[in-house]
Amino acid sequence: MNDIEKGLKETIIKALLKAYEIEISEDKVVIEIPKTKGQGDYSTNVAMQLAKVLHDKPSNIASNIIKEMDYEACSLEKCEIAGPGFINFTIANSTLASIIDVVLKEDTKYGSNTIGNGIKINVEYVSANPTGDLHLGHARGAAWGDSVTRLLKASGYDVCREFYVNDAGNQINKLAYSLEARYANIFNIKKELPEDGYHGEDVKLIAEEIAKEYKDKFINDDSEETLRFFRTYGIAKELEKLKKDLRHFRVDFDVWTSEQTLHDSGAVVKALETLKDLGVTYELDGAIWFKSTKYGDDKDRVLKKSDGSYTYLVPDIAYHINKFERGFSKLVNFWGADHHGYIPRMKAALQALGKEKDDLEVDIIQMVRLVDEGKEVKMSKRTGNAVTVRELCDEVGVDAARYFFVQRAVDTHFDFDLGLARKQSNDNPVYYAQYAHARICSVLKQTGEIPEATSYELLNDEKEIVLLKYINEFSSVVKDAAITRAPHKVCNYIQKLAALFHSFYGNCKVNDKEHLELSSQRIALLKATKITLRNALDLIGVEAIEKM
RNA sequence: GUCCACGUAGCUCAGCUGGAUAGAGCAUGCGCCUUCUAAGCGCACGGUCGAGCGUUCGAAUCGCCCCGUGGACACCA
Repeated sequence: MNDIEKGLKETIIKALLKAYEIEISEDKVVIEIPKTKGQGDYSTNVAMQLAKVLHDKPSNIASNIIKEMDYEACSLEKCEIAGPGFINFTIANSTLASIIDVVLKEDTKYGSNTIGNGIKINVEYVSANPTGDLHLGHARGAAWGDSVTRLLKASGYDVCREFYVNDAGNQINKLAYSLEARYANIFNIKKELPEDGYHGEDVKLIAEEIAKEYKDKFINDDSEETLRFFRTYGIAKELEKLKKDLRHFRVDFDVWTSEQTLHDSGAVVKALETLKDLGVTYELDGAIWFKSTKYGDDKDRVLKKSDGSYTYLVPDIAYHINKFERGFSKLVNFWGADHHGYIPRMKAALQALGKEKDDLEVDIIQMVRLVDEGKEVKMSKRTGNAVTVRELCDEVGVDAARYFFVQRAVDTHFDFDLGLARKQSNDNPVYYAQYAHARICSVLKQTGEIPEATSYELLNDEKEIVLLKYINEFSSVVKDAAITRAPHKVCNYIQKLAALFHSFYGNCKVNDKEHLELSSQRIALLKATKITLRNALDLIGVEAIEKM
């Protein structure tokens, strides 16, 4: 919420107090920008909302509010009742324009807010197994998760970006056996990959590295020690690759937590003991079960199998306990759609441990289909395997890839249109936004002798007012997008801001030596637009290009 | 079969804590570069918001019930 909306809210609340002697909270008063022209700059539906409580007609309430409104306090120019009981407010243009100075002063900070209040929040995303390349589902999660953390930071949260490394489960043994087989193949020794092993090109490459470095040292050596070597080496290499690809995708993490360390430190054993002590487990058929149904899960879950090994759930619980022990008061996870069934049991475990249901929130990242020329692309042409993040970036660039993934709400299936992302034309929303930024930069380079603006009273053109109003909206958008963890709202904002600028540009000449005063004011407006656009793009990790 | 998500213009999607005449891009058609970047702007065309019922002064938005699509339903991770 910006200062104008805040002022309006406060004034409305005061007016209601005077007229009806009731006190209502700020969040009950909704201020919005009307879609249609001629309905003022801002409007509220508060008169209709209160009709029941006040036992009065909306139109009466509205006119009573208007009567008591302090025009001066919120720079109000005009107030009128419209439709079924809306109150439309018209604000002085000079007040709208005062945002320019705010933006110029706050610069890179413009749009940020403090609702997070320094709360320690942990956001875990991607967490891909270190057993192969990142595919498109991971890319969506990476772009989305990273953008969410940027939004949370901009909203005053103390954010920890976390990647959970599954380096202990069965899949790692599979990786080791796969490596061992590929390694043996290099020395012309026949060895089949395990049935559900990893067939990827990356495993071959790692095997080649081992062969190069250690020659035939591990040939015909099935010892436990050798297997451990393949495990450790494989994980290290795969992880190195993941980190490199993610960094290239502009996705960084503060903490990489290894599952193995949770086993080594005894945290996993302890997690099970804790649940046992709480009396939320029982034994059946030689296995230990967790009474997750007690906390809303649809069936109970096995913790320790009858063969004595743990299910994945135990280390996962240990991991989440570990997160809370590190002092976070809120955990957010982004999981792939195929994991959505695990949410109830994870939440159940945390509730058993005394946490609130919403201390952990899990958002689901829906599937991605790659589409080109209207046809689904299932495999990479180069490798024959699933298309990787690296390949996608090579094909369309990091900016387009990130923008496309963040553009759509994550809870819907998404078709990534390769042809469109590749296009360097106006069909492509990324270029549309970047072009706006570059265009502004170009105009600002040519300002010459035009002096700095001292006021903004000449900014009265329709296009200028709409642009000013929308710049005013930015911090509300950031706040809303952060709270709802919905960076696609930032994309919507970017598209509209870019459109308003382009439209302004088509109508208003900025550098005009015949009208120096107006030019200087328009230059200030452009500077503010540029900052807002750049900050918005930064929130989704897309570069604001100076020239194109 | 049970559970979850989704269904909005020819296509891809916004809008969903209920609000005014449901929005954008693409596609289609027509205009605009001797003027700061035409990767742009303007105009037009395009809708039973999957169907029905309900709650409400008011429903794309909330509830119920169908239909359709996708996903999840392991002593795998």
